[in-house]
Amino acid sequence: MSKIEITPEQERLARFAKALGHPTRVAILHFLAQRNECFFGDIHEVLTVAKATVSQHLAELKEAGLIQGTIEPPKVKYCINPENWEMAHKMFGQLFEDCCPNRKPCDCKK
Amino acid sequence: MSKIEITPEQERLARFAKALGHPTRVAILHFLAQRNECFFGDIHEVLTVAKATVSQHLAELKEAGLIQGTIEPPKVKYCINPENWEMAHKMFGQLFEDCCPNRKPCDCKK
DNA sequence: AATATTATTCGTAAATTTGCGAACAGATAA
DNA sequence: TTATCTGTTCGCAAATTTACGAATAATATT
Repeated sequence: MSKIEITPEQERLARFAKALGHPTRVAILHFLAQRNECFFGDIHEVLTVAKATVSQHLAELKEAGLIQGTIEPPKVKYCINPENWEMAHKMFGQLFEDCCPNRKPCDCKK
Repeated sequence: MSKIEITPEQERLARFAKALGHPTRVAILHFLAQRNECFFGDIHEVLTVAKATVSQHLAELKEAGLIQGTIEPPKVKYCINPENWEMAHKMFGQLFEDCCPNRKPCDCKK
């Protein structure tokens, strides 16, 4: 009868994961990682979606804390948010540490 | 003008991430990790959501390949899917390797 | 002042997600 | 057979996500 609480850490992890939960956003992050930093136009240029949609995806990543942007009129420069990305790294690392390690095989089937 | 392709790996990573993108599902995975394996009822018992909703979340995790279930009448036993979890571990590891490493600070602001 | 460039916001539509109670199915127990 | 236990599926509603073109804002250029 004792319920488990969903922790703030779990909320945060889910927030990060949700932002990573779309192929286009994963592609954007890979692109940003290669370039270190670049403008909205550079990102939009290599994707096959409308700029309004790119802008939405970037806003999503920004709200989740995975990237950051600066206005350099008339352009906007984006890059990875290093602090939060490090935090995400640790949190996912912990998750995989909790869920992976030398697990004795269970007999559940697929 | 050269567009980037979204790779199957990016699709797969996003699929995993999407499944991790809800606090309840993260909590379920943590719970499953502690127990190694357990029944639907054990999971439902500790959560504050209706069983139909728990069932949905489990189905989502299963479709993403993160867990697996076996029917043991009249119960259903769930556990982590070790192979896919390992795959997810590697793919997220690669992502953080790509996006984190000793990145020279950019001058984007939050 | 008028125009061009850049990216966000608005308005809208379609699809998906989340959540629940009720109905259901499968197997066991009375 | 009837009842009980377990978990999924159904049907529904509300909220969110995804995507786009058009309109807008902010700045630089002519």
